Amino acid sequence: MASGKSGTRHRILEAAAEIARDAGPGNLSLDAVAAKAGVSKGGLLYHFPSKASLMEGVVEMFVETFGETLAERAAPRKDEPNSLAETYLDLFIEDHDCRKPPPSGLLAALAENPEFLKPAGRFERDLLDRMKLNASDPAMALLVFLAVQGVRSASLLNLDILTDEEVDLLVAKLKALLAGS
Amino acid sequence: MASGKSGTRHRILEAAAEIARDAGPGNLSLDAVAAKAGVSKGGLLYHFPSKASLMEGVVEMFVETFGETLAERAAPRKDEPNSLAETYLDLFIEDHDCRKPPPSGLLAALAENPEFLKPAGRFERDLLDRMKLNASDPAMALLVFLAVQGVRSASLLNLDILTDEEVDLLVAKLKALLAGS
DNA sequence: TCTACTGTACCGTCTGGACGGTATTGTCAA
DNA sequence: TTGACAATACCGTCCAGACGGTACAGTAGA
Repeated sequence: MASGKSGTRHRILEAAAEIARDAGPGNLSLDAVAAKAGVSKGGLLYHFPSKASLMEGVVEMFVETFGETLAERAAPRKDEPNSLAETYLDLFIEDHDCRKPPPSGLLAALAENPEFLKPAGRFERDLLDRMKLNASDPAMALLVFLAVQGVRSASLLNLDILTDEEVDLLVAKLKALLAGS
Repeated sequence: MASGKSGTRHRILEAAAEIARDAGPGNLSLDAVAAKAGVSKGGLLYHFPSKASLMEGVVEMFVETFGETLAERAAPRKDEPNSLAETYLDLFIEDHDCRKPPPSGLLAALAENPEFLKPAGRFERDLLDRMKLNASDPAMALLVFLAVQGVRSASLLNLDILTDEEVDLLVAKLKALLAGS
């Protein structure tokens, strides 16, 4: 229950994401994850007693890390209108700029069983609700949320459709629209 | 049964998409597809000599059907500014309204091997280029493209995040912005 | 001594795919 | 008109191998 990170646990999760990205989310096997993480299979099963619990861990990691950084960043301006949408945009640009790998583990979880993604879905839904409440125009919050979702889905699916210039253009346009709403 | 040449083939592709949606893209097996399509495994392998070729077929179907309908619809207004983006939006609403199932087969292809999605990526990239050229404001074309992508990714991932009202709100906002650009 | 592993051996299930067989229809020279 | 052959569209079976998971004995460090 305690989310005390044991180092190895985190390495296993990262390895799972990496394999999902390179070999396809359907080819994620316990053996491969253990090898990539530099852990024996027994060791892997010590931390995650089943493949299902590995997938739960993957989704949990995504929700926690993203949720926490966003909450931290948004806190100081939380009463200012549109601040959540703007922070969301900022965080998105940063992740994009430092070429953070997409959370491919989510796809692996989906590949295993669509149900595993539900906590992530609840998290996103909750985030969208808060963005709408904080926005001067709820439609703009929707737009920001979905446009970012669009870019992220493309990179999640390994379709590098957009150039860096296009991402910059998109963000500039969204910020201008937010400011003018 | 003297079925047309493409009848069985098409049924197999649909069955594959359905299984990918219900059981998860990683659990798509030839046996399951054959059973769902009402075809023996040997029969399946007659049409698609390997699992890889099944996945190619799935991606091909997506690109062709979507590309063709969009081209047909957009043709009559092709010199009018923003017509492509607007047609794209219209097509999106229609698909959404009649609850067309998402192209889950794409995820199955991705689960098998990330390379399989590349043709789809090229198609989307090409579409985006044409939308930008046809738009009075390229940034708006980007926005429309990505917002729609965002909604579709959510339904693709089986996260039914958005309500119908939100989708309507989004489309209305995008149309208003397009008209005013 | 407990925690956090490693390493090896093993089991039942499922999977892709190869293969051989079958029924129907089409083609075409004799 | 017929008989020979070929192509199409499947069916049913079989198998090597990969997979998730179990079991358990061992070990280095705190």
